[in-house]
Amino acid sequence: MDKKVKVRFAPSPTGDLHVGNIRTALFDWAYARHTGGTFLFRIEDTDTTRVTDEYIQAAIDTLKWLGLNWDEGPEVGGDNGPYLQSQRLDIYAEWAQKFLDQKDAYHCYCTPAELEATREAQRAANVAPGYDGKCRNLTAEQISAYKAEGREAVVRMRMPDGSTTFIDEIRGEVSFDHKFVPDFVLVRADGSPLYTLAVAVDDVLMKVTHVLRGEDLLSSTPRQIRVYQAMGVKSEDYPVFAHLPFVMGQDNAKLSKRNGEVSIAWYREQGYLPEAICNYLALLGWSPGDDRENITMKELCELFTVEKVHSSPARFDMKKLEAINGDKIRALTLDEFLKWSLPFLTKAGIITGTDSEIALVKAALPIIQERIVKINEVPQMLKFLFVKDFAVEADSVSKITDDVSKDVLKRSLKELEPLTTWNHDSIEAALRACLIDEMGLKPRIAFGAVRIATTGSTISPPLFESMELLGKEASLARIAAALTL
RNA sequence: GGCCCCGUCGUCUAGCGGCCUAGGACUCUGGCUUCUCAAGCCAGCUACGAGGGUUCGAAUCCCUUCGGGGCUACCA
Repeated sequence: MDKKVKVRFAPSPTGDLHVGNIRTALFDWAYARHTGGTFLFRIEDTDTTRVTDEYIQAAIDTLKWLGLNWDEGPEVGGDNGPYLQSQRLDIYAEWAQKFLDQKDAYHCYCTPAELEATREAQRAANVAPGYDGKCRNLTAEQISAYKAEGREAVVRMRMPDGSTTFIDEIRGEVSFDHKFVPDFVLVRADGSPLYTLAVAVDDVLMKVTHVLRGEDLLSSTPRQIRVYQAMGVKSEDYPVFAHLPFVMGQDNAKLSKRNGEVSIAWYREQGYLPEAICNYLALLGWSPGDDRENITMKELCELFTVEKVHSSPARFDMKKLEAINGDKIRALTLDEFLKWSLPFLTKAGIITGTDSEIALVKAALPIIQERIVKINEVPQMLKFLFVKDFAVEADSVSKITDDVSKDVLKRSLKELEPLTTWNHDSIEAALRACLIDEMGLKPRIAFGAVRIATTGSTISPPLFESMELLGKEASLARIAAALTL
């Protein structure tokens, strides 16, 4: 098979895209990039009761934010559009009519209530549930009788006897006996198409060569193949199927709001980097085969193959995502780190965005880069440099009101005041000389008091660097103020 | 219930008949380093679901069983 690979990601945006969807999108994208093929993005919005324009737009934005760029699809266009199924209704109607003409499909006049009743009976009788084929061979009289009753018909695909066998690239040969694949509906009574029709028609028309999707769709594959057959597609032209394992929640339940946040928008707000999310998600159900874990998007494209994809489901682990996010943050250049941090700082009201503020942020970023795991920790870390009405944290006040602390602060003030050069080296030299050498205090005791006085907290970035950034005037003022507590 | 998929440390995984007294990563625990917090380094804990085969030899192959999941819609 030497035709060019075309992979598609075709979500049905009935809500915000979640980590499971994104993992699928990531694998689709990585496979397309790995093979030098095309990545097609299609919106499956045939279920108009559940899909909204907002969710569609959110899906587009999420993919863009993650850097999963597509070659064909919404906004970028392509030769096989439109890429919203709601804009392709006439195409599906045409094919449905063709199937009807070919007798591959037929009108079914059964009402939902009747179908429900037969299902109930089947279940009670302990036989495989499914459409019983009642309307398969209706006579003209029966049809007009139903119509006279005012019944609306759906279009149902005729599933011939036999079985469907296909090779799943991840699971191997999979076979379904048609006894368990009942005739299925292609078109609703209102004339709108169903997934089973639209997905197959589009994959053929859009010349998709590889279908990498969630394993929940595994058992719908025989139906999809049935549509290919009715369309006259030769079996050698069927796309290759690969059903990806699920991404599960902390317990073994499916991912949901209940266990861990699932919406990508949430991760974005929390300060996770797209590259970290993709890196972590790539490790869920796939591995490069060696011990490498921290990989770039570029490396993922180079390394990704379907053969290395697992067949078993993976549990989502927030802790590991955080660890990877921390690694990615540490790997950021200063300018990148600044770019990611600024929005969080302004949103938190720490800075307004003036040049001098940004310059100070940029100077301070290096000392916190290895201390945070998520970008949303930046405001809290740098807050002490910008607050107008500085105050020591309530919990820490009592730690600097004892005699030893008072001495430390008094002495520090005295030693620091005459300093003409204000940088972390001069500050450290001065403080060490008086507090450690002369007073004989333990560094953690002595510097701890100064830390609380100047940064307001027992936890802060490195003390001397922090004081350098704070400036001499503010540092001394804070120490003096602490003495009055 | 039926059909289908899946089953290695707590979690993600390496492993594709001998290199496995099962390796790596995250988490956790202890230690080193240290101005706090981190980062870094070192050490430790913990796994082939169970039972049968096949084989000189099985985490790797086969069967059964148990467990988990998906589907069973005029959802996708």
